[in-house]
Amino acid sequence: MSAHERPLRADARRNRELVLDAAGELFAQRGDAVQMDEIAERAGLGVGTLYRHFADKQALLAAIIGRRFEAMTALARAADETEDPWTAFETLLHGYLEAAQADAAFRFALLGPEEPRWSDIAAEKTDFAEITERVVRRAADAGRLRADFCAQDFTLITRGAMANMTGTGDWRRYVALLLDGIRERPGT
Amino acid sequence: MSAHERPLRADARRNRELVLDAAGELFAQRGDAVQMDEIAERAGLGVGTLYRHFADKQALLAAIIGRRFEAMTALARAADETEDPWTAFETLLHGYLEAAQADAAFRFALLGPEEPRWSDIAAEKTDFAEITERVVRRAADAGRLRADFCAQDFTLITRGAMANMTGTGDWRRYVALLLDGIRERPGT
DNA sequence: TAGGAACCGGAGTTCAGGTTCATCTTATGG
DNA sequence: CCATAAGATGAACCTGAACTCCGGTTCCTA
Repeated sequence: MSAHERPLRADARRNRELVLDAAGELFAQRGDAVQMDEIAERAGLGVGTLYRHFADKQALLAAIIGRRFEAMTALARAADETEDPWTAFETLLHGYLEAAQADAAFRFALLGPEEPRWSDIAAEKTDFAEITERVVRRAADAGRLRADFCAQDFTLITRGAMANMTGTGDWRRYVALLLDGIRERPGT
Repeated sequence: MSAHERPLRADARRNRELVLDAAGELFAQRGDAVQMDEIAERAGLGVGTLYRHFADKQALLAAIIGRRFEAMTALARAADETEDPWTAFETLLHGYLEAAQADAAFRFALLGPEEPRWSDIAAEKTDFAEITERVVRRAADAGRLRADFCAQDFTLITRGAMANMTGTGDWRRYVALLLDGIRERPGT
């Protein structure tokens, strides 16, 4: 826990990366149903090595999800730099969902019963929430989103979409339906 | 498997019901995370008795979910008897979601990775799909739903809503947003 | 380049939870 | 009221998957 630990030995650093990569790929494919032995094998290491780097399966999973949240934050930041508020919003939403589709572990984590744990971790380590809030606000202020739309609603939408990524349903259609409900309409 | 089995002994029939009730309540509260021993205790029986009536945990869970689907079918049938097509649709949607909120096992089953198993079982044993299809069609034909709305979309909506029932999000707001996207609008 | 700390491997341990089965109990038909 | 088959019981068993542990290996520094 001391702040100044000597840097990892070269092989340890390399192996840590191998573990992260293997776990990332397997978790993304099949959620937390993958076994530690499988991850070790895919990484070309022994299980013991996994446990040298991560206290337990949860910790490894948390590291992977943390990574994904960092990527999501980069995404949000990029979207926020887009000129047009509506484009920014759409870019963020689609980028987020596209990434979520490719990562089962992320989806299961956010949909599972022990949320809000993950969101809290994300909030501690990244600015995802703040940036998203800004993007949403910009779109609402510009009159492109219904006036009462808020960041919470972004979560509602993404959760709903992710729930439709398992199975046969067409989540893009679902998002399209939703967008029709949240876009500001001149006619009303 | 023969069609003519002698009726269950009185105590057996009673116990079967006790098991179903206990399992129904516990599964509804906590999904399939409950243990067989817990169910047995709640029912005031030994585990062995559960296994006399149901081959394994899956079978018991299937029985419970089957029950729920029967209730859902009754709901749909009632809604279909409503005069106004839009009221019928709304009644079905809300009834379904209200019931889903009270039953975690049902939600997890329909959201989990091994869907479409459950829907198939439901289709074999009930008319839920057909009736829902009719209700949806009526609302669409009456011009109260956007013309391209189909029964599949009903599934998309319910899955999305159910995904927002775990955690802190407000799924009713979510449904409201969606309805705005789905309703036929004179203005367009 | 030698000493030793850090690291690795993977067979073996542990444990939780589903499932069984030998034994006891009870409903039911005669 | 008995005989007996159906039913109930729960301690013991089994399985699978997370985790440990220590002998062997590798990197690093002086």
